[in-house]
Amino acid sequence: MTYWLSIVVATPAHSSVAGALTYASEWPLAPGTLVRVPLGRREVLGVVWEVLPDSGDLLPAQARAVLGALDGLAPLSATWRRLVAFTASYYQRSIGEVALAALPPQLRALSTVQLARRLKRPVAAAPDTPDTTDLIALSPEQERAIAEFDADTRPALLFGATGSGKTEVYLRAAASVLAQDASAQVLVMVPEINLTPQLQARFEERFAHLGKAQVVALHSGLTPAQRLKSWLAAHAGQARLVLGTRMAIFASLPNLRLIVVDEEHDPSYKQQEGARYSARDLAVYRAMLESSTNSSSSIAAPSFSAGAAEPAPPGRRRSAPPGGSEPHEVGSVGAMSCRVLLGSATPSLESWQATVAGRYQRLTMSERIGAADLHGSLPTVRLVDMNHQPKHCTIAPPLLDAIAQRIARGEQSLIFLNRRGYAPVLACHDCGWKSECPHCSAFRVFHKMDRTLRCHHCGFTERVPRACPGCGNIDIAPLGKGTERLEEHIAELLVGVTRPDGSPLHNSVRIARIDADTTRLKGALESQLASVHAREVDVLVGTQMIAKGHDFRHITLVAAINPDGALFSSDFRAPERLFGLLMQAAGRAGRDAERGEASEMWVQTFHPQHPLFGALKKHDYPAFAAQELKEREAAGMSPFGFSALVRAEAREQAVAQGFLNAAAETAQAQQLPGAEAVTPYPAVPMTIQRVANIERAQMLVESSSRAALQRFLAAWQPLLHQTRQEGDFKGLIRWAIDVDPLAI
DNA sequence: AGCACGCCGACT
DNA sequence: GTCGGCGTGCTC
Repeated sequence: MTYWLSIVVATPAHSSVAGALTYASEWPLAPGTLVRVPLGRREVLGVVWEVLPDSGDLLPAQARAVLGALDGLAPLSATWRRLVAFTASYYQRSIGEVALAALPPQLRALSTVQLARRLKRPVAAAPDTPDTTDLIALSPEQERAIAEFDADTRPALLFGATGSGKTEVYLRAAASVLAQDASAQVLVMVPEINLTPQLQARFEERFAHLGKAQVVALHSGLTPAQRLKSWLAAHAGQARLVLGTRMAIFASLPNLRLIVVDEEHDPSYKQQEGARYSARDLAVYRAMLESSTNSSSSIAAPSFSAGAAEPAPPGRRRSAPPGGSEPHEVGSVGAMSCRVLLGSATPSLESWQATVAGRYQRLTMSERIGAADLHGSLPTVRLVDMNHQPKHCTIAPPLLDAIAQRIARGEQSLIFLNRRGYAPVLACHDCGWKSECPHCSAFRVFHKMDRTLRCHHCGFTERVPRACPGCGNIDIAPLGKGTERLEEHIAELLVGVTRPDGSPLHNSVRIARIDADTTRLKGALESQLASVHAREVDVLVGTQMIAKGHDFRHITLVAAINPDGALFSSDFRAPERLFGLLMQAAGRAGRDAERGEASEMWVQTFHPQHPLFGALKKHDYPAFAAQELKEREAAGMSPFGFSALVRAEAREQAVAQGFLNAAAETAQAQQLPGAEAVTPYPAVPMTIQRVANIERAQMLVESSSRAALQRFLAAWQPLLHQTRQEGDFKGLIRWAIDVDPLAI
């Protein structure tokens, strides 16, 4: 007997085979089964999505036969498929693209024979050894946070100051879930695994009693084989705790009971290519899906992209759509709940607003562990009004003085500048030549280390010319300062300052720099951090990468040299990011409680009256959030309004814009569903208009209704495709929709 | 997206 | 004379 199956394969949403494809099979394979199918002259991996009653509008002869099932693997659960279907629909991609991208790449390459061998390999199921962890006593705030978390069912936002012990709360929440149910699984998400080795170590140590196979990592830094191994362990239910980056939100976890999202405000949770999903938003959605009692309802896959189904917005709880039941499901054993715990010292305004509105539970921990009182332990914030400092000085004299004092006392300072390289531009004073990148609309950055001009956008690198390429003048000079030059500059300024303990010969100030250039080599970051910890460094200069996650015990001064750019940026999220960064940076200072009192955070600014700095001075995130949310509400921006960007790339800027405008006009003319509540703006060049000789344009689409925006985008997608095919847009390379973009 | 087929420039 | 550029077209 022949069965008809709709199977999803990796095809983009705007191709002519965007939906699921119909294949013939001798066996009635269950939805979720991984199969190998022929596609064109290739053989690809697919996921069975539905069992069809007949071959539909396809002639039976046109359907090709399934080549085989990966039958060592249990089918992917209905919940997993619903997560994938929702993601595809919400972010305007095809189900196949999302589904296949969510699977480990090795799985796509593996033959059935190899896979069978893999699956047979006995998993070192080390029996649980008793949990002998010596637990430290919790602070009253931690106790209360855990008690409140246990007493609620909403998504929770743990709003905890740096050093208040958020990690311990995650650990306890995870431990409690794992102890209650011997099959329960926990997913812990972190922004970037290499920046949080301390967190990873703490989880591994705490759950060491589970045995190695039960605590696995899932991120892009793993080798393909390791990634497959972790994925299989999670899928089989053997892994009890999965620690991963944003990709881990799609891990197959049949008994998922808790999702932790650490540093939930971090922009790296938003995927920036392919399906541009927010792993944080999907975590909230997934927890809701996993909690639904009838988690085995089926999905009407093909109709999804046509806008028939209206997905619930992430971050808004709503009951799952009803559906029939399916046999052979992994982990669909009746009513189970799955909680989600987001954590941050400076939450995203989206999550914060959700707690204000009561959709999320807010858990507050404001005290630093071991600190007597709040303000005694947080560094004093000093604003330096650069209007009253010598013109063109990089480091104000009072700040320099404060740094020198720390050095004399044998303490460390940390100086931030979000610009790597020596100078952002190299220029000729005679003819006005500047180090523009020939391929991008950006300047190439002068790197003194290797005497190169490097484009940070396309990577184009050349040796620094001896003389001005424009006029031959020898006198070409760097403009502005990057970390490299700052390091040099500080060294000059601090000549003569001595440490208390140095011998006369080795007494000069020791300056280190940490940025993407000094940490390129594997292990370089670790060794540099180690030398800071070992107090072999007096002044540490670096980009924002040093603000994240590292505990520096002996740093008592943190300074931001030039943060003003973000205050008046066209990117509406820039102030939020700046505030988060400065708070995080401030948290680097004085984590050593004894020195807490003397710790200082210096901020150089031309706008000391800006409310952002006022809130920073008081370490008052809620005040900052209230202020910022008021502005966002007035402007109808996220989280009060919703937006999407359509980006187009072409040889010519006019073509990219022309395409977007033409597609918008067609949408207006056709009165697309949702259009009455949606505002499309004219296409504009992107901030960096040209990268690697490709012109980029974007069109903003706004709505006060997420549902209307969703309906509109779903109906617009085929029109965009059609516009491209029918219109005259020679040189148009590609286009893509970014829903809930981070920056506009 | 892959991977074809299909027509025009600089090399073995 | 070919190798190879990327422009269109197709995949159940």
